[in-house]
Amino acid sequence: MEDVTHGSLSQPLGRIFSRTAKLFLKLIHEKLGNLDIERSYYALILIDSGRGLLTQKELADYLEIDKVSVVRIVDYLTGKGYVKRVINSIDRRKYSLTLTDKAQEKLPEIKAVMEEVTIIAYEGLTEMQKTAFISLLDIVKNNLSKANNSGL
Amino acid sequence: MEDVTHGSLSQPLGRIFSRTAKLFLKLIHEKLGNLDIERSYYALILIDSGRGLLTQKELADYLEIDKVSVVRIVDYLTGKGYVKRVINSIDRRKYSLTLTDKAQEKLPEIKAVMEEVTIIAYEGLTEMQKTAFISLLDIVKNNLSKANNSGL
DNA sequence: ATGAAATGGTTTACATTGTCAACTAATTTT
DNA sequence: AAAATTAGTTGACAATGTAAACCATTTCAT
Repeated sequence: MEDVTHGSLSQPLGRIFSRTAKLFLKLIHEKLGNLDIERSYYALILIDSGRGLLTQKELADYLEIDKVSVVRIVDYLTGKGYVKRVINSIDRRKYSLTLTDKAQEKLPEIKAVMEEVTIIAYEGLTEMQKTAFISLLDIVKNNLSKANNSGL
Repeated sequence: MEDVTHGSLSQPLGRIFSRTAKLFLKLIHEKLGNLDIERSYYALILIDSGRGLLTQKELADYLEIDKVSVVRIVDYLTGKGYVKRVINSIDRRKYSLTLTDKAQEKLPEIKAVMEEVTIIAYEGLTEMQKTAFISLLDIVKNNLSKANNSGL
């Protein structure tokens, strides 16, 4: 049959992005196979950066996901003993999310693997190309983001 | 709290990719809101390009997805009256996928919207930047693809 | 030519993810 | 104080990924 792909890269952009995302996440998951959690690594990093002050709402904003999904992530991470919900004494609707000691222990490895996989992704690119790619990707994402909102 | 994102773009690559993919697909879906299908647009295009010869296995390869998912997609598209399974007379295990007249009618619009959204995504980029971005994205994808396979 | 292995496709099952609606409790607005 | 908003939870449903078991057909090895 005709070569519908016209080379390796004329799949629609959306497909390439989602495929690449999956490859990225799969590689991280693989390299962290020794851990007893299999997802929500980046949520852990954000919670750590929050220094015990991050709420679920804020986590949802950072991750650009729904609050329902955040509940599930936090349930998962608390179930695995990585995160604790601490009621915010000032606003008692909120939780302050904090990492357990166990999570603190594993965090360096998680961060290292994420950096490692990022380096793998950029292999063969010069520093300039890498910078260019990041800024172009940012533009593309913002273009799509704007178009989505304005279309409402 | 500390700015854990260090600017708009230091979320992990995987997250940016998957988020951008979602924005892309959502926009396409929105612009094709008048159709009676809500997904699998690209599968239709591939089936069309196959000129009545594409099998489910080949579709799975092009889409880089599992054959089970292909069954679901083809079930969906035949259910909506867009695709027909025609038994391949040479190898009777296979189906040749063909578009119905209805699908042929709608195809131009689908293609146009996909191009339109791609143009939106690249808005503000010079032709050179666009070319650079596509080739860098290809490199990144291949890097991750290789790393995944070699890690087995 | 026959039995074994491989291939194309289907079905069932289960986990994850996104989304929506309804809800509680607490806080802010007026 | 009542009304509206906010943070978080719960339940439900659809979409998607993945794995295993299975049929029918075809190809391979002897």
